[in-house]
Amino acid sequence: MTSPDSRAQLNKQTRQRLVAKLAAAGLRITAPRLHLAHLLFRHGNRHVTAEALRDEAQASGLKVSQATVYNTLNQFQAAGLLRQVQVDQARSYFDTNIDAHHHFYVEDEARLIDIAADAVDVARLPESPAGYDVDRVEVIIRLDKSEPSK
Amino acid sequence: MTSPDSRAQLNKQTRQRLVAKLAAAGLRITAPRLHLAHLLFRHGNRHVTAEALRDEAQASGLKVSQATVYNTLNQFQAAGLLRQVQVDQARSYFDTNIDAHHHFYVEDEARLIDIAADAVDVARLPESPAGYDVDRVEVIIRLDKSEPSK
DNA sequence: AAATCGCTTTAGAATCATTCTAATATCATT
DNA sequence: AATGATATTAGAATGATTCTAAAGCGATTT
Repeated sequence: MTSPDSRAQLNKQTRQRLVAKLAAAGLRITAPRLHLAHLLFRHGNRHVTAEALRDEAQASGLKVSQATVYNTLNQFQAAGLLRQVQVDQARSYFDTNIDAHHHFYVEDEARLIDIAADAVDVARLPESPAGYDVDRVEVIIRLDKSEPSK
Repeated sequence: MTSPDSRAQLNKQTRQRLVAKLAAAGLRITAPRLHLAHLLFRHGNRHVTAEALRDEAQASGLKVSQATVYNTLNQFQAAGLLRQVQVDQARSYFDTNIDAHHHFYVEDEARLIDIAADAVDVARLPESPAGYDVDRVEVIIRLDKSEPSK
């Protein structure tokens, strides 16, 4: 038989990129992390829940426990590879876009849409209370389906 | 014995005000609702969690189940008397300030601070995706404790 | 390449906020 | 006071997330 490559669609080049990314973040290279990183980062920016990532991992042939999915998402976030977005008390979203930017949120569909940072001007921020610094400024625009008939 | 008034610190006047408020919102007048409304609305604007409100109710002598606290908060919110604020995936906050405004959030202390709507300019909002309308625009400024020594 | 040590992964249990259930109590109206 | 509709309740159920402690794997030293 040839090389046992069924477990991932990772060519050497993308694998190298991911290894570098994890290493730069100070994370050890493990098979689950590489695989999940590949799912997360292969195609542009995305918003993912732990459950969705788990399903995707299973579908792509990776046997990974839900605990590992949570651990990995939390570690990636702590390492700055992901950002957590809190728009719904029921579920956490992880955003692969770590640059400053904002969000539309469609509550009815539990769907997030990125807004480029420069598409919104937030001017004249109030001063922070004494003893506190601004960590970041989030703008969330909550959307409803339009009802033209009404 | 005199009137059994121990269950609430509600004089006739405040009671009348609350009855009117609930009636205007289309809610039936019940003892738990009046009592919880009194706790929520007696002193300016506040941010409260279901658990905190329950504790406060108990402390003030109201025997009320956690389910009723949740029901009441949800009904008050549906009726427009409260607004739910989602800044922390662990817990929901209910805000008695229902006017348009924004928030500081101190993650370390799980504490919300109001920002008046006119203290922030959000200009040049991007257009909503086709088929959707803006429900509301939230600005959340996440704060960290400053560390001047570092 | 084998031994070692520390970090990872795992299955399953535990936790915690919130919602549900269906039984009882209370409210407004007759 | 009787009725019917809505509220409240205790406790169970749910669902996301975290914890536990045992087994596995990765990097480093021999």
